[in-house]
Amino acid sequence: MTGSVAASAESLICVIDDDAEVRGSLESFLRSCGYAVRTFASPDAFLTCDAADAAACLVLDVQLGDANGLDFQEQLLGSDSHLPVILISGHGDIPMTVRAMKAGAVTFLPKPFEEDDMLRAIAEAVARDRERRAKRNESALLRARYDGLTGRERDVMGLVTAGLMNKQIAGRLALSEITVKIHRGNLMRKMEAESLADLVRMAEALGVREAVSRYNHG
Amino acid sequence: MTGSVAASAESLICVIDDDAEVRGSLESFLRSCGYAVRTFASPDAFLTCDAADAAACLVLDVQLGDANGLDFQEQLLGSDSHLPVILISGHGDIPMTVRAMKAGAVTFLPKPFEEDDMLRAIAEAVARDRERRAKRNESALLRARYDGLTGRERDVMGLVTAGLMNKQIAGRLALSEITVKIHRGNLMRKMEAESLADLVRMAEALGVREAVSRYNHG
DNA sequence: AAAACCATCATATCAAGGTATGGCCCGGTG
DNA sequence: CACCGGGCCATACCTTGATATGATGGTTTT
Repeated sequence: MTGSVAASAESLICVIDDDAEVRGSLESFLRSCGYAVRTFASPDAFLTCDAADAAACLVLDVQLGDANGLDFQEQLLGSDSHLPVILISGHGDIPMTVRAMKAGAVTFLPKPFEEDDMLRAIAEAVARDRERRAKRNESALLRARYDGLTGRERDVMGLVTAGLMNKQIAGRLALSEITVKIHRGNLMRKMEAESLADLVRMAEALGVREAVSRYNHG
Repeated sequence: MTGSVAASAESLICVIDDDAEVRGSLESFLRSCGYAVRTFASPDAFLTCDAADAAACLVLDVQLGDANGLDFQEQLLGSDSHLPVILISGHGDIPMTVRAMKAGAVTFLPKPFEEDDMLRAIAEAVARDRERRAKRNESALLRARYDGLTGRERDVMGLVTAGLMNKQIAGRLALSEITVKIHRGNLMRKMEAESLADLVRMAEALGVREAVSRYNHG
């Protein structure tokens, strides 16, 4: 497990701003509110360090000298992470705001911002982060179990969760019914599914349901 | 069925703006682009008329004299509809944009806007509308079937999709197993589920799974 | 009052699923 | 080489589920 850093007591807020003064004041303010804070002058500095995994949210300036905060936000979106992002800008405008929000930003704050506004935004971002981590943990567990299946077991799982009977699965895979039953039993055990309903929900979450045409169920 | 108006060839764009000139120019422009258009001077006029159901998207001004476009947008969100909304404003700012986007707006365009920008926004809104209608139809079908179930059938469905065996369900509901089987058969037929996997997915979509503690499966 | 519907249960039969035991073939690894 | 694990199959036994037929009692609607 890589990202099992405790987000327990203090949430880690990461700040990227090229203005040292902004970094300093944000850092002291957020610390005084009980958050853990790390600041960076550039996206690269943030990515290089190991904080990205532990971060609960990212406060990101748009104008970063050579880099662009909006581009970086979209880049983050492109990777899996979905780290909650709060954008701040001294020269923001409406199209910029639209773009940021479409990319999933928590909010967009013009500089200078009210401390209360920032605090509210942080609170929402931290809440989103909790959601995100819960989802990720659950799905990582499932994925780990699924990866532990053999190829045949995956085949059978796809068809079982599509609603086919063992007999039909056997036909599809050119197997005997008893073999299907064995694979089925094994995959239920490996996936830790207590019932078929469980397994269907797991398959749904994993996106591994087989598309089954209505014309060859038999 | 109420909302089975064909959104086939021409998508209906509704415009709410208190400025008659804006209404006129938007209407002629959008018509020239092949859209059906209806314009309104106030939210009330829009709601009163029957167009709300047929509309593919709504172009909504923020400053409406006595009314507020953002409030109205949130009011729409509060009702079920989720009609895609494009906000336009002559005096927009960043917090307003954030609020609109958080409420699910397709975009926020400052007035005056480029025709191309509006066209892109409309295209996205129409695409969202298609999604929305598809989802709604599907879920309305499901809901209609579910509403056709008797109380007992709903009970059984909740427990079946939670993964309990007929025997356990019988215990829970203080029934004989054979009665459970009858309800089960009836509900499978009424829900038009071809397999248990089907039914589980339907229950998932309907949000009717019973929460089953691990300590009383038997 | 009759009809329609819901809910309940029984008996009986058949199909499907679950599990155990045992065996065979193959490919990769210590 | 011997061993292990994946994949395959069989027989056997038991449980679970599906369905039909038949029956009783209640409520609501016509």
